[in-house]
Amino acid sequence: MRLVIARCSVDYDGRLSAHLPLATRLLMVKADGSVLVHSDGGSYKPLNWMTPPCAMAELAPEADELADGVRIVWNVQHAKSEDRLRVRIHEILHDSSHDLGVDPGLVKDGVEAHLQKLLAEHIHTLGEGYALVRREYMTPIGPVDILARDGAGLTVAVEIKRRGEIDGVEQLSRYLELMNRDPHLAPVSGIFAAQQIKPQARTLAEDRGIRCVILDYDELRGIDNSEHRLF
Amino acid sequence: MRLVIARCSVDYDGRLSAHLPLATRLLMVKADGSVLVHSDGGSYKPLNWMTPPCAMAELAPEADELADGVRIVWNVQHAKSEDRLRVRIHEILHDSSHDLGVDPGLVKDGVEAHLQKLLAEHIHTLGEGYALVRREYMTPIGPVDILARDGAGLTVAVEIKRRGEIDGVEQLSRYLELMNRDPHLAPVSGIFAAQQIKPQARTLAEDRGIRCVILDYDELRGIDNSEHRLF
DNA sequence: GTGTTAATTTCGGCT
DNA sequence: AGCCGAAGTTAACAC
Repeated sequence: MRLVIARCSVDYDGRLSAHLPLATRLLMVKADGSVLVHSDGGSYKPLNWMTPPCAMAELAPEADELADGVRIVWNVQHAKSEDRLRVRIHEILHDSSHDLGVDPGLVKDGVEAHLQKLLAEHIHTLGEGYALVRREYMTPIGPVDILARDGAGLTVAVEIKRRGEIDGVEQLSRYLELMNRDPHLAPVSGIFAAQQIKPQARTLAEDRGIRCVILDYDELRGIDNSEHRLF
Repeated sequence: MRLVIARCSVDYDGRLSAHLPLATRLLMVKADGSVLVHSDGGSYKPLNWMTPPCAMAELAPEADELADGVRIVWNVQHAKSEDRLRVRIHEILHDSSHDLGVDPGLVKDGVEAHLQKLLAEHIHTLGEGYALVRREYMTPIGPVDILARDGAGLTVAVEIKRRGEIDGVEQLSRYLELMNRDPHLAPVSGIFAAQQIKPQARTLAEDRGIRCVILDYDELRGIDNSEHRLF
């Protein structure tokens, strides 16, 4: 990884055109050739960048660029598209290279897939007599997170979100509308299950007869643990 | 901005839990206190990060950490939530600070707004006799991208996307439902126009009687050019 | 501030 | 390889 602090202007041309006026920035060149242009604020997103696969060439500035004070030009060309990033460097304030090696990668825990797995394993938390039919039940417009049967044996479609918002209710509504056209499944009721449900989403869901359930991740894991302790 | 190359392990706890095993990485501390952990590959997204507002404290390692080889611990605490990032540093290979100043910011050109402008200028690409009524036609639930009349003089609402996905169809459906309640406008038909339309979005749109149109940005610009050449 | 929508989204999973 | 949906989405903009 090469780190350069430089006064520079940057132009991107590809899916859109973008321009950065002359200022001091961090230029990061990664081992795969990708380039990131960072300012000293904002968030984790660079001001400009080029994704791999791409190649960077250091060019001498044109006469007019030279007159403007440009000393070096980085031309970063994407390998599979016309996307191009040009960095016009006026002054280099720092330049260092470092061998980082390959990163072993990130381990995540607590995403939607976990919630789905846990709820499927503890489907009774939805109510007395609930039974799992299938996870990721396929329909022509996408998979229903969990299909179950309630205590009366009626079909229930469960949509799981970490954060329950309106689009999740819309998603479940589409599934319900479709599934209720199928005489083998109908009547199908809906449950919107999330760690947190926004008031507007709850209102919309309940207006459509969809039950809202708050999922407690630690509690679901806790139930898991206590059951394991029984054996 | 402070740049540190270090052998470190990283743990994030907040909206989820994530762990990075010991490896050499770039640690970037921005002027606003935010911290980014980058590897030497991947894309512009850091492996881990903390968004501002947050504060970073350098701590001495605990006894067990010290025994594991940890020399410094960075504790990065978000100011408004329980989100916490812990960087356990085993070895610092590079450490430098740089004054970048405030960035003047990015200028963009060529996004969805341009597609809308181009289609409005070439509304006839939707069909014989089409006429533009208005761009950004306001409704109580938001603006319709383009309102037009077809060859028969009937009202048409056009939703424009770069990538046509299901949520775009939902958006247009809401507008259509609302507008069709207005006797001055009804009947209003819908067109879902995008550079690319996902099969599921197309299925849903056509199921609701919404016509799908693929927009070719270069062709729209090309038509523009050829018309200019006529004058 | 809250809510909505776009993004050079990126990322992972599955077909 | 393409398609689809989630993301610690982030970021811009309207209300």
